[in-house]
Amino acid sequence: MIKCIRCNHVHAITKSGIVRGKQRYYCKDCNIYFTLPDETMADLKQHKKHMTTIVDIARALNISKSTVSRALHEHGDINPGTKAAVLEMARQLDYQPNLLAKSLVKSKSNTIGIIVPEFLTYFFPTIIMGAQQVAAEAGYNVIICQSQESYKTEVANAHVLLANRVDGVLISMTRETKKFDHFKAFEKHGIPVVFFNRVCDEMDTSKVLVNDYEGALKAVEHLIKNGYKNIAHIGGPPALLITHNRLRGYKDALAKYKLPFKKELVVHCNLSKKDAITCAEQLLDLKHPPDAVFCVNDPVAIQLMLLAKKRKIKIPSELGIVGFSNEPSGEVIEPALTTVQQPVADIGRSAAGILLEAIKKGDAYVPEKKSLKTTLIVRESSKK
Amino acid sequence: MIKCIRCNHVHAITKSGIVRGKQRYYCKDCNIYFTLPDETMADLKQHKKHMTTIVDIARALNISKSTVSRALHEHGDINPGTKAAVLEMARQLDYQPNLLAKSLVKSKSNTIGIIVPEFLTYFFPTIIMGAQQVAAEAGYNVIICQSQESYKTEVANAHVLLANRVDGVLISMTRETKKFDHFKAFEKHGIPVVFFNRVCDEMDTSKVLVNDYEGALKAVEHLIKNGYKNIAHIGGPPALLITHNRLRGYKDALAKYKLPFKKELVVHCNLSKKDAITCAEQLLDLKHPPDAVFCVNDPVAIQLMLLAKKRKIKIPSELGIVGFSNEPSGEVIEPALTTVQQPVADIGRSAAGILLEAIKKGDAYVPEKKSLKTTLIVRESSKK
DNA sequence: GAATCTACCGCAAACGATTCCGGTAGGCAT
DNA sequence: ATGCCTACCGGAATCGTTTGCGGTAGATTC
Repeated sequence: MIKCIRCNHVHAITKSGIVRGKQRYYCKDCNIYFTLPDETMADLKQHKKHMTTIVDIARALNISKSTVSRALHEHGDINPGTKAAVLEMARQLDYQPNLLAKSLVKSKSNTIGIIVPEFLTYFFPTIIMGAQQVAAEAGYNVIICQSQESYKTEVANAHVLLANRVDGVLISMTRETKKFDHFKAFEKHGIPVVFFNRVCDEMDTSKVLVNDYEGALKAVEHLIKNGYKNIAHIGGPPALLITHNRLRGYKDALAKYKLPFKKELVVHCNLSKKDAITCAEQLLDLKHPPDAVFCVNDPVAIQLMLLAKKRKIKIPSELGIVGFSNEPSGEVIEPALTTVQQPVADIGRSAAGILLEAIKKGDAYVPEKKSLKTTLIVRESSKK
Repeated sequence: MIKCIRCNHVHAITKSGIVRGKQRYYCKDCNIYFTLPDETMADLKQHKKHMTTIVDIARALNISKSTVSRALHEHGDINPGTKAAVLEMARQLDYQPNLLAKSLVKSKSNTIGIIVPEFLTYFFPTIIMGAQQVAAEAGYNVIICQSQESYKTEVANAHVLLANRVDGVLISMTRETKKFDHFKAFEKHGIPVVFFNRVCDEMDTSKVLVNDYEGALKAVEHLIKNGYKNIAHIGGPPALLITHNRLRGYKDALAKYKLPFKKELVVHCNLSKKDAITCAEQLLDLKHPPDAVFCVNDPVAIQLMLLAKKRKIKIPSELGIVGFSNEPSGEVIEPALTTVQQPVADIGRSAAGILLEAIKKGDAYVPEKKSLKTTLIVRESSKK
């Protein structure tokens, strides 16, 4: 028989529907509704792997949790004795603070987010690892997001980071990003943003990039000084800023030495291996083929080199080649590839450093633009 | 004059010390202590960049936050009308759920941790990126830790992950890890662990590794079949499992074809560039130098190749070379390097997949050992 | 000896969710 | 008209912290 949970009587009980699969009862005397508690989960509790909290410590020492909290931090209002006791008990109980709870009350997650377009090349992973190192040293975690060069995913990524309440964000945009509301949302909530590599001109935030222009200028200048006269350029996709900057460096170097700029000597490559070969063929098939090529990056330069070798074109005597990015392959190919080295991991480190600074300074922070220097690494592929 | 905050009288007030920099008062009539609230922070509140919460939505619609929560999820007890209204208001107010709060109450952070020894080579970053992709697809974030090949940092890493209440962990141990309490702590709290690459035999958890033995066997067998008879091996540091497995493959291949195992033909390299050169010299300086070398990885193979070329030793006719890991450089060096390809990103993907499965299954999960296959990529460096 | 001060400590309110439990209005059957 | 049922909603506890504020015992001062 069902007894009322309040008056313990039986006579006034009627059924009153089923709620969430459980029979509910009604006691007319007490005018209350109730369901019977099920006992089946008592043993579940036993099995639960409990992590010790400050309450556990407090109970063990018979003090309040506030005191425990104070003992665990730098706080004046604490007796050295109790502090020691708490610390010892924390050690004994193997206490690990719940950073989630801490983040919640402090409104600070000690986490930064990173949005990058892809992981295909070694480029972005290297940047991320650089950023991660700096972040870790400062006690920050990192959440990584890939936009896959898609605007929609990028917006979704931004939401994820917002939902995780990151303290700051590092961004390298997709090629197709033209609207920036999802980035501005960060600013609106006072979350600092640092762009790197693929920066957003429309936003007044910190930016880190390598001096592509200067690197390209140095590269082409080097070719010119080595006696090459008909210098071509395999550029990147037009949508990218690096493409423009490196192209500009190429043009300015020609102009500086009064060499003519010939439109047919510039081709654009989408950076895929296949397209790189196509571009290389296009240049070598010209009626007046170039005697040197400055390539937007090393993989493209290497494809060009392989093609030239296949066609028995002598490098560097008949064709000088300079790449960009200093990938390991360039070092072992023959002849070794002259290239422009960009400090990839430094991009990540710098960006993370600036971001952490911004987080620390809060509203007082003033955006900063950093341009990292490139170095020309001269090897055999460009010595006529 | 100071008025009591309760009785508003002035006569019974006396000073009573200074607490946290503020003057405290005592009212004899009411027998209470009090400090004066400072007004200076009223404007601070205005400036705060508030993110909308379910309470904001509830207030806007004049309903309770329970209802909002129900509307935002799959829950039966909700009127379709109110649900729509909540969803619309959430959109208008640009609501982003606070995952920290959610994690706290659900005791589930939707985050997995990864501990790796280093980021120096492309190896671990690639694995991490593979794992990250799988995790992201399942809505999980990833916290990355570097142990820097140090046991102490590894222990610290484990604490960080524990403190962040990760739902699972991916681990590749340091060379010097001999005690495993910091790993067992995860198990104790029911947090699943998957080892990869550098696994811990002492723990009964899932493990993912590549079949180094089989890869090495195939590589050396290939050399033998190509007519090489005096095959050497540059191995890795003795502390690593891969070193043993690859060495074992080397030995077994020799045995299989009844070739003698010569002790002087095996040298161990710590994998640094410098030591690789030393090892290469050691082999080439032998009275009876080998006619082929199976190297523990590609970078070592390449150093050997460069040295051989410097000494005018013809590859592959006088010296056959096989590497391990298929790095990009091997493809462009001349002659192109024969190598054993290991599915690096797959290690990360597999490990993450298994881990997510373990998280989902909870206690019902049974540890699983996965051995990923290698592929021999035959290029010119081994064709006698 | 009374007033005041100092050094600690505890209470309780946040933080932003989820979720159990009970309450209530209106519909339907008796 | 009475009772029961369903559909829906609100209250309140909970997760593990931090922290402002008030309280108290003992020391110090006048």
